[in-house]
Amino acid sequence: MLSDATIGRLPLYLRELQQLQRQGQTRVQSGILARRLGFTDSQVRRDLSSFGSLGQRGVGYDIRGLIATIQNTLGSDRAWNVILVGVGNLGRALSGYRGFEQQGFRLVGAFDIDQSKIGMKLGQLTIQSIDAVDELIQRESVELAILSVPAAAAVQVAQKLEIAGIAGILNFAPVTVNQPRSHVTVVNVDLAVELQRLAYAVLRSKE
Amino acid sequence: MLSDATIGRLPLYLRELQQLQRQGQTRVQSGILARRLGFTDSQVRRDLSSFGSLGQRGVGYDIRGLIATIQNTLGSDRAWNVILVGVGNLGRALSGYRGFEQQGFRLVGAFDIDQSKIGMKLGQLTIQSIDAVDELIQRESVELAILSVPAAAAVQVAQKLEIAGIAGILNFAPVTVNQPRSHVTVVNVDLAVELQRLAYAVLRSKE
DNA sequence: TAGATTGTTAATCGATTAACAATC
DNA sequence: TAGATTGTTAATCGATTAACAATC
Repeated sequence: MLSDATIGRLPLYLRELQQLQRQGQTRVQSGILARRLGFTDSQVRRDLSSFGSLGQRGVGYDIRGLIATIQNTLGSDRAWNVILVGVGNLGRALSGYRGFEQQGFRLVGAFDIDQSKIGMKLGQLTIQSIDAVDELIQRESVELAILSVPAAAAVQVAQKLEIAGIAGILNFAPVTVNQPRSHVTVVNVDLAVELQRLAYAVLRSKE
Repeated sequence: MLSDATIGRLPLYLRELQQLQRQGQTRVQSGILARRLGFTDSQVRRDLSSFGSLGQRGVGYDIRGLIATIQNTLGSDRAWNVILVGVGNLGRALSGYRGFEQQGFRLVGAFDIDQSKIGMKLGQLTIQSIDAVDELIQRESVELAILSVPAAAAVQVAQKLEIAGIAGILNFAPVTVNQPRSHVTVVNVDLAVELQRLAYAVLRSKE
């Protein structure tokens, strides 16, 4: 019922709606959301109409209702337990990233292979050995992992997480960690890839 | 000639090809690349055929030639000067990210508003006041900026960068920084959005 | 009522895929 | 030659858009 393309945009609608709500707004129109996100108003209406009739003709959409519906769809209305695997520079930065907990993601563990890091504090958490990851995943019903280990270790660690029963991996390593017959869902964020996409777009815009 | 969808995949082909090359391979087939990236072999051939005939029927593609062609297309065969704007936790991690310079991106400046950070070292660089950004952009012909300032400051800083003549922004702030009639190209990486997309996918896979 | 904006249609546009002739 | 794999076609699938009747 919701297309893949629509789903990809839902978190962005949610973000803008929450921002409007913080600014004290209670209603919004498709054209406003479209302008803020760089979409067409047609697309916004089509996306939002996937949920049924949430708007009022001549008036617009109730922000509170929209937020509730999108959060419910995305699963952002509940808490998710998340672990961090790989406490390098990037991992450390991600562990302190405010945006995660604001959207219901709770960091409940941090893991590394490096013996010298184990036992050190990372915010409220104590960095544990990667060998202890199975136990925590089971005990805390952890469903999501943020993977920020070096590329060379990523595939192996991802396999370990899968065996331990993780359901989803946000992968920052610049390698494909999905295994062919795997049940784990993976979303990849490759920072160098994004910068290359930007460079290409800049190159083209100059022609 | 190259579709948007193809362009989005080029950096991923490049990444896998470089990895295969490091492993000593000189040739690759569409099916191999497809399996490694989770695409269909049909899609790989269609994407690569956009460049003309680079493969040999019955044999496959020459890795070196493919890399050269893709790098040339993406502009990865030349150096890009990049500045970092916003030296918080995330900015610091990004400044040390190896993947950037490996793909031809050279960090030539780091900027912040926080007076207490100005003058401090960040690797080889000295953190400068955001007020000095115009001068460096001009002097070093900086085309790309990595923007990792707090959401509340992002739009304003992005405008400043635009006026200073930056061509592209890799935006990590969870807000839309594109201005309607702007000439700046923006690629957004919203970490919370990616985690929400993952959570949604996990939710659906359990049904 | 008059003005505004949604929800939805129908057309268009773009991307993916299976299949296979071409050819190494 | 026989086997393998590309390049390309044609069909299908999915996403976007303009337009406007419905309706607040």
